[in-house]
Amino acid sequence: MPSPTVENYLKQILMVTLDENCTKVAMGKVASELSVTSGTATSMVKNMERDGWLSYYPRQGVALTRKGRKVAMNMLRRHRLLETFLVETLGFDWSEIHVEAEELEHAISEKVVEKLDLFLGRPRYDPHGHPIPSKGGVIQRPSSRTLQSCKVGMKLKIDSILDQESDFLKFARDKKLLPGEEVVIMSSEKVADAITLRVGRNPPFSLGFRSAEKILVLEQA
Amino acid sequence: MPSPTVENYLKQILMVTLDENCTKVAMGKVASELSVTSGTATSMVKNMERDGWLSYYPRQGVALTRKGRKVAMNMLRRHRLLETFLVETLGFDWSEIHVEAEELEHAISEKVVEKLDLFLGRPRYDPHGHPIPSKGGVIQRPSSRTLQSCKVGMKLKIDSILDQESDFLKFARDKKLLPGEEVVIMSSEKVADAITLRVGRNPPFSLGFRSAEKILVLEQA
DNA sequence: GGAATGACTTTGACGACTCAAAATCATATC
DNA sequence: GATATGATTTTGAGTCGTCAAAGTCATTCC
Repeated sequence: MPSPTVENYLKQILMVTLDENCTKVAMGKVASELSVTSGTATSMVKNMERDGWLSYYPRQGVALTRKGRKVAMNMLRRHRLLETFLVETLGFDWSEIHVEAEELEHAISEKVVEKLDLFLGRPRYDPHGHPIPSKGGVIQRPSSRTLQSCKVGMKLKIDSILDQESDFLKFARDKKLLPGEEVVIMSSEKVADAITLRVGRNPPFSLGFRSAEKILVLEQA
Repeated sequence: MPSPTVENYLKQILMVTLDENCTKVAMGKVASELSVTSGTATSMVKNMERDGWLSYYPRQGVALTRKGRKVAMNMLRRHRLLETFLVETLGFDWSEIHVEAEELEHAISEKVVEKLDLFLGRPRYDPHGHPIPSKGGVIQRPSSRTLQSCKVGMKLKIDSILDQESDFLKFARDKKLLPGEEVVIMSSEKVADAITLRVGRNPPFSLGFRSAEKILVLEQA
């Protein structure tokens, strides 16, 4: 029933709530995430409330209803399955797949999603390291923390990359900053606003705090 | 640049010209092919002429421009590559793929089309037996004729099935009426409006003239 | 407490695509 | 040639998603 546009709004809102671990999303955020003016976001969101996708609290924000969350989860599932397909099967570089998947996720039918899932061997994670929601809409929240929050000397394993931007992903790939890789923090300078780290046996390099926040890691036992 | 809707109009118009081996397509045909009212078709077609996709001859019909034909060919290519993918890779039944491909063909980027073509081994024909246009927009017109036009006793090989309807395709599959199969015409009754034929070594069965027109065959040397 | 600031909402408008129904045209028929 | 028929075009209206700009509200700051 939802139009592609509604699907996009739902998915984007879900991603913010997942990201910030909250339920209500401010209208400004909605507008910027979807690259529309705030007026557009307001009117769109009102229609979506009318149709039962979410609750709208004027001047506060929106929260997905159960119905909305279900659809949003499904979109996330599609998106991540498609990204996996593009990388695993068609051989795309992980830095170029986001936009592609963004289009395809609205065109693909439920039947195709299922066949694709099967064909890919029911993967649990996409190429960025993000968990793929199950058919029922369950997503596992890995007990991960941002790289920026870690201390010198800690042994870590990269969990996932939060940024979707092509340039950043290219950089990450060049530095071998990929899900599953082991990382050690060499130094962390509050003053200089940067940390230096080493991936595996590769030469160390530095990352600003801003960027380090985009890297989720797991502590190694 | 063309919108998905324009892409659909272009593809459908191309398919009719290919099918009927003519250049101009009547407005009524356009409307019915796209399942819109004739008024809608007229106004749409006017905009498409404004944008250079086709020439519109009032009360006569439309003919694709070079620019329009190029896009239309590309859509056909996408459609048939996707159908091939759905059957070959994901294991769909050939009777259910048409609608799926119809959606996906607008969402898939040129890059993905190329990767897909490569992944599938640059196929020349789709699962229905239709030729897949090349990247440059060239399509080979097989020297085939309709089953209905053949005489008793002729040895034939099935080239392709013109119908896209699920029910007919299911029937065809059950009867082994598939591209590549060998067929012999046992009898052809003008009065009864039916022909009886035999596929390979399977039991013979009958087909109305209407249906026989949907089967393209090649004469066997 | 009043003013400035920034987030949010309202308003009016537009483009793309669609329909229903009325108007028009071309042709075949008598 | 007048007319009936069927295809085509016009007209008026509606939906969806969008923007720009004007208006409103809550908060912060002096």
